[in-house]
Amino acid sequence: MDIKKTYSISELAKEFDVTTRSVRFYEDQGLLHPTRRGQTRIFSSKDRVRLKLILRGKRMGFSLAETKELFDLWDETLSGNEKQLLLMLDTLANKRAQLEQQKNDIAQAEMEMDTAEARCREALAELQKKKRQQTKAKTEEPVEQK
Amino acid sequence: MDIKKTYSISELAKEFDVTTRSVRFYEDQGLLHPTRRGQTRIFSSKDRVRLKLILRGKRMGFSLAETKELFDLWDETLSGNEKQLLLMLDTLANKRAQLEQQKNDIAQAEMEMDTAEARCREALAELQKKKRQQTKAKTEEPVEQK
DNA sequence: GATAAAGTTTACGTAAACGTAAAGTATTTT
DNA sequence: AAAATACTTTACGTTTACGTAAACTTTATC
Repeated sequence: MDIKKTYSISELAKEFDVTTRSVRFYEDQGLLHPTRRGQTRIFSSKDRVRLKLILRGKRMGFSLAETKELFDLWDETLSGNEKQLLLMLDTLANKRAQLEQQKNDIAQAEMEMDTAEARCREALAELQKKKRQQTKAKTEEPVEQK
Repeated sequence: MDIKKTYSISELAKEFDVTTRSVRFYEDQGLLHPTRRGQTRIFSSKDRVRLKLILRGKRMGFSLAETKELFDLWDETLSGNEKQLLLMLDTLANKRAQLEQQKNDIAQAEMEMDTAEARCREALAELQKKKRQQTKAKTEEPVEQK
């Protein structure tokens, strides 16, 4: 039960901060299926959800083709065909493995960023110490040049 | 202290399952810096580590340009310039935020895959039930046609 | 009724990340 | 020495995911 039932292309584009060009491209690639009033596209809340999924997929490094494959598989499971259901389960398992790999990668990266950050802070602390010593030297003997 | 000190292009390519073309491309883009013996590339273990980081970056959805930026920034921090150090810390903070977003995305995706999988299994269970009923009907009255 | 605003199609252009082929060099093996 | 193997450079081709411009229609506004 979404707030609204239909959306114009620019409404969607604005909401998700993409260009209308991108939205049309996603339709072209078979990821969105707006109806038409005349020649104008009318997007349903299902399309809106899918757009959200497309963009999240992109952030996770999924290609449009991969996302489309998931969409299509999911649609076909609704037909209740056993073979399709099994195929969907298999695909889901694969995606899960992929996400596991990504989680490992991220955890590794975070650890390395921790040590990198620590070294930066150490180096900065060193610089600060030197600065303080210089300042100290100046305030203790400010008359020397005179 | 890695096992070996230097690597040929095909050794690296084989180890990380990429083409030599890719490795050369990464050098071309300034991500790797092999030395030369004649005109042949000789990769150090530092290059090897970087190749590993490049590939992990790709799995996390990083572009080569992004990865290169991190490499370059890190190299410059070693010069101990304060401005560079602060810039590095800032960049690290941004990357962290990016990874947080990805973790959220992955968690969301996993939840949705859970419910998708559950629905598939339900649908399959339904199919199995129907099958069993058909089988039952046949075994109980196998003589009917006679 | 003119004009602006939002929509459309068509089509060429572009950046990223390689693939692929051609043609040559250097070394090693038979 | 001939052939196979591994490396090189040069350069054009390809896919993905759009950007950008041109030319046109429909709807809303002054």
